[in-house]
Amino acid sequence: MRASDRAYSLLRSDIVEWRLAPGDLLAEVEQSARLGVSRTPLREALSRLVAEGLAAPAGRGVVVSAISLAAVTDLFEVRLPLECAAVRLAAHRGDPALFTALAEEFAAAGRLIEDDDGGQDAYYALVARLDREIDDAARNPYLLQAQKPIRTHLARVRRLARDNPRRLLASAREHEQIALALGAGNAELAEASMRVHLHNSLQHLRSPLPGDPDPHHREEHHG
Amino acid sequence: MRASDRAYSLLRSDIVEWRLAPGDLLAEVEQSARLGVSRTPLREALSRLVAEGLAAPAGRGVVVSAISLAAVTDLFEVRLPLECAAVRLAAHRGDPALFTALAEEFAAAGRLIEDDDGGQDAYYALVARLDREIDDAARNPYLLQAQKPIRTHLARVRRLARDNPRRLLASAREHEQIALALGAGNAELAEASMRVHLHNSLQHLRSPLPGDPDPHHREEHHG
DNA sequence: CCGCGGGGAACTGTATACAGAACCGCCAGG
DNA sequence: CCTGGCGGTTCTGTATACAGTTCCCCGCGG
Repeated sequence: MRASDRAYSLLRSDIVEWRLAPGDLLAEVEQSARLGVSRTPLREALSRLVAEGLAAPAGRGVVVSAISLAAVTDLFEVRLPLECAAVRLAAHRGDPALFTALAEEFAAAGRLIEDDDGGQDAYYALVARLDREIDDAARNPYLLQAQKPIRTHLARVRRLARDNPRRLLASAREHEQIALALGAGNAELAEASMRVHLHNSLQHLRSPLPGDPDPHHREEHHG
Repeated sequence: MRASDRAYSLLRSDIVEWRLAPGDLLAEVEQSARLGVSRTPLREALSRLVAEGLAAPAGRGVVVSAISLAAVTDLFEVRLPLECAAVRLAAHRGDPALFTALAEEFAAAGRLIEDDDGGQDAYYALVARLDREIDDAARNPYLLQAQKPIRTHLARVRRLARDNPRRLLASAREHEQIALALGAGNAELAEASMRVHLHNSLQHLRSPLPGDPDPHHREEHHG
């Protein structure tokens, strides 16, 4: 693997998983030393991050781009039409049997969620599989290109809101409904199900947790 | 201006305006010599082009990415929901007076189009102004980020289909209708007008040349 | 005549050296 | 005490040197 790829992957995960906070300066010499690569491949990694929106030029050098729960609304304003378009296309072009099988998996996903922590990862993997199958079925590279940055940013804010089993169970039912509609080749129903799911997802993300109303805005000084 | 910016701009326009054809190899030494920059900034320009989808890695090095009229349908499948979302947001958040003024300019745009070739450029500039105002009014950076690559690819295929005055006049009326709806703050009507416009645009792009890759050929068999 | 292997050339990937520019802090003046 | 200019320092932007790899071409053998 190329050094620039390693640098990109490491920096990307550092940003998405909040080890690097918004506003943190990504200095070339510092990061290249930390990641064990030279400045040239690190610069390529940085330009990729900037193109993706995870970093932004700020004066001299680039910083981790700002994001907050306030941006979630903006993100969903774009995500909604894109995902709806995706499921409409998938309903017309996809293989119904495939989605029917996925729907059954979602119907049985309650066991995964109520499991201990390992099961939740399995559920997230299931969701990712459905997303991938929708992408494949939609068969439109430009749609993918448009969705990719949106999903990246969403992965970033999702870390702010801890999913609880209650929400995950509801999410599983919503995904099951989407998969069922796709299995039936019903584009209208698939889009409606997606709208329901995205509405509930957004509402869940925006509802602050009691006792921790502003988790993304705390400023901790390193000791 | 930085050397990497110059290299990026030059390569980008070379690709969009078909001076570099799909499949052409973008060799680092060759291009850096041609553009008068060193390999380091040229590499940054190349990675930006790859991120944008205008170039793609191919074996050793990168090549100009393939595109064709077949891709227009895919592009519009993504463009339609994005532009509809944009005008809906703009109708709610934008300044009505601004769009009303633009609508009047479109109503008077017939003179521009029937002018000799210089006027057509002025008309294209007017369209670009409306796009910009919609972007500003939508006030959503992620929507912009999703639309940018789509518009880039569209600019590339648009060069395949030469607009004729007849289509431009119809286009002006459609844009006027969109601007009017935005001036009235009518999101539903704005979206409907946008759908009409995109439908006609797609139909125009797909109609003229099933097997006529050379834009210099006349296609006036219909009179 | 065709296939295969080796050598060479050229290209990419990486590291590093150098120059220009921006930021920070200090000092002097009001 | 505040402010403005100035110098030092450090960083980015760029160029270039070097190494590894891959591709191509030529020659040799079947």
